[in-house]
Amino acid sequence: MNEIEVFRKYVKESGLRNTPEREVIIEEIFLTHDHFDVDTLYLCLKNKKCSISKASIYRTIPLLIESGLIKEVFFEDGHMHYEHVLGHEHHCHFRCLGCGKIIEFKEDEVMDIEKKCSESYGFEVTGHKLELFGYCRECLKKEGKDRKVSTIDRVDVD
Amino acid sequence: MNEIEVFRKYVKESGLRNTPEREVIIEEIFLTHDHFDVDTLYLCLKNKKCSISKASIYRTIPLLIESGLIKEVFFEDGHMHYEHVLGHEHHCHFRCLGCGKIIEFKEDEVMDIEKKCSESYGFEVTGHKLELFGYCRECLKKEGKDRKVSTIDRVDVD
DNA sequence: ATTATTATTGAGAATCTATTGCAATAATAA
DNA sequence: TTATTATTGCAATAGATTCTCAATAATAAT
Repeated sequence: MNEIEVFRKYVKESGLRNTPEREVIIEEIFLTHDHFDVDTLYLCLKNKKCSISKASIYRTIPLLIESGLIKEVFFEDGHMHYEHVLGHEHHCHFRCLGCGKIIEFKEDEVMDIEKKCSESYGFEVTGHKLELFGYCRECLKKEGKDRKVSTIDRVDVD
Repeated sequence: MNEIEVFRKYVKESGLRNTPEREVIIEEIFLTHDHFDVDTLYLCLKNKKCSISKASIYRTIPLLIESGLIKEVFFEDGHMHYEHVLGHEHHCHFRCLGCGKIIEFKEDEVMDIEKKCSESYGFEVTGHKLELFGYCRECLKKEGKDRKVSTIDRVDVD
């Protein structure tokens, strides 16, 4: 099943209605593997002349999350950022505090943590969000120039 | 060093000025180990008659993050939530999708992931944010009653 | 101590994100 | 084909955060 078929199935099972607007949104989101936010998605569609109101985009987002097509990845610059899940292998995010760049990387060990957490605490873990932050190779080279490091890196707690 | 001393040091080194308002904010935050958000902090201080304007709280938050005293933990209900770091042992968060409850739990394995990431990709990792989500023991008991589960739990990708 | 400099404060205005009300439209079922 | 009602777009609204600006107060200099 591709993303459109998944959504049609979800819509039918939930007693909702499918619309061309929603399919246009889904198609746009799945064009790339990049993160997106509501505003860029809106502008992107506007430029392509398949303009869709922001209200409709905002109303569609929860449906896409609910149907498992997309997920929230991080909140930045005052708004949420999303990425599509279907067809996009699971990964974590590394955020460079120097240049702001987001780098995806694979990591299977989190599954172990999920499992351990399930067993130790009796939770049913259905997903996770892991973000590492620090400085990327490029910013480390510039060393201290553009690097904004907290003056207090380590604090002695008595 | 306690939180006030850490902040005074940070302020001095950054060429800023310390104020009684900022120290009141810090003291309030460090009174408990709970998560907090700007609005509850504001109301809390207001009730204690040490009222401080929201603008000042908003302006102080980035300084507290920068000085390593607090960190963002999650964005929920339309605003950011924070917790203090100094004196609060590192931990991860489990969010129950059934009742919305946040549960803290200890997990050391993430450090291994940090290390592996540093070595494989040449990053300098300074921190992380791990959030697991799913259903807590209580919600699992109620099984399917209040549980809001996506209709599509697993999707066959061809 | 006193004075000068300028960061900080508080109040409210402004901005930005996200949600909602409503009339018109259009997707589904009958 | 018709009836029902979810969805759309627009505008109004709510809520969070930032900004403006005059008054205040923390530090440095004298």
